[in-house]
Amino acid sequence: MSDTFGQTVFEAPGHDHDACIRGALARADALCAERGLRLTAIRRRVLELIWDNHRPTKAYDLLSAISAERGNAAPPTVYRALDFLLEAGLVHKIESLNAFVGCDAGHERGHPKFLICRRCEHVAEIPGPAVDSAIAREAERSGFTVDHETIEIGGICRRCAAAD
Amino acid sequence: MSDTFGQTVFEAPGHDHDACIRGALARADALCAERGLRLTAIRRRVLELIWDNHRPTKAYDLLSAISAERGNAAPPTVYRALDFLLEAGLVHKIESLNAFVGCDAGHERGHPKFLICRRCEHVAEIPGPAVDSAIAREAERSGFTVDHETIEIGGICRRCAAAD
DNA sequence: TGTACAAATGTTATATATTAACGCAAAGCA
DNA sequence: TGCTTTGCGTTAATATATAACATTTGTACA
Repeated sequence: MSDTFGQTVFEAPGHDHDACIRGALARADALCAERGLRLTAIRRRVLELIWDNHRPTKAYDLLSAISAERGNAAPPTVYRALDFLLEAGLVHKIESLNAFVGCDAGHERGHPKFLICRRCEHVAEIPGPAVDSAIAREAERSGFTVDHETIEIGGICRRCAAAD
Repeated sequence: MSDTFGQTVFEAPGHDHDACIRGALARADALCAERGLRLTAIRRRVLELIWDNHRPTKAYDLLSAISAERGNAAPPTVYRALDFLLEAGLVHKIESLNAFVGCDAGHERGHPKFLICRRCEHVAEIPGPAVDSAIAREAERSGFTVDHETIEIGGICRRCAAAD
């Protein structure tokens, strides 16, 4: 039970979420500039809405928000923005929830892997290559070539467990 | 590259699929008898349709089939059967495909983990506890208590790779 | 600077996936 | 037999996602 356990995989209790959002948008701006991608107003706003909190965001909630702001907006408006953001690696889809979270790059060059608290609904990415390695070994045993991983672990985060 | 690699995680090339289906249904009958669950005609037929091949089956494809056979059948008919089968552990849902596969019990008492070939679309379960262990270790590092895992690995199976 | 092409967005419609609610019928049990 | 639970039929609604085509915006280049 040492205190060195429990890194900031989930965000720290009093973390500055405004800074968190600003950072994510700044990273998105930089990445798009670097790759010649166009982070248009809609795309940027969708990304910002997704980063509004650390819970997965539903496409139709994005649609409501965008629609309220602009007067118009139909499903394709949102889904196209999401396609772009997914393609650019700026957001991830949580398949088991049909919802989207901002990419915090915790996975670095591996496949994203999520811890999802069913109490507070916050999502965190599992960093490091350990899980990927285990999967790669198992896949190799049956001659399977991995090119995509959907890894979504549900449970209870430390904070929610402590709150009991 | 030894020949001892490559167990029958994916079904063998010439496997007797009729026997495969019969086995799955027999296991389902036994399990339901043992637990006092009622494998009704609809439920059994849905299970049989899912086992028709090793590809994930969509709910509406089941609906079409059932509907053609019985004349009637609405979405709840199929979804209720699926709920029962999922609950009983006889089938799994592939979240990334919104589709269902028969449980081959390859995971034994762990969480199911899938290899999904994007060429032939066959699905196999990864047996053994190695991946679960790696996940458990990573989760523990952040004080996360795991109670559910969605693990769906996409790629190319040995047979499809060999067919190039 | 204008034009031409590509990319992005608007718009309408539809496809696909899932659940809610209610009533009837059959199965299991006292 | 009557009661209760479970399963099923049916209608409707909600949730998620894409197709197809029109219009606009951005960008490059003559």
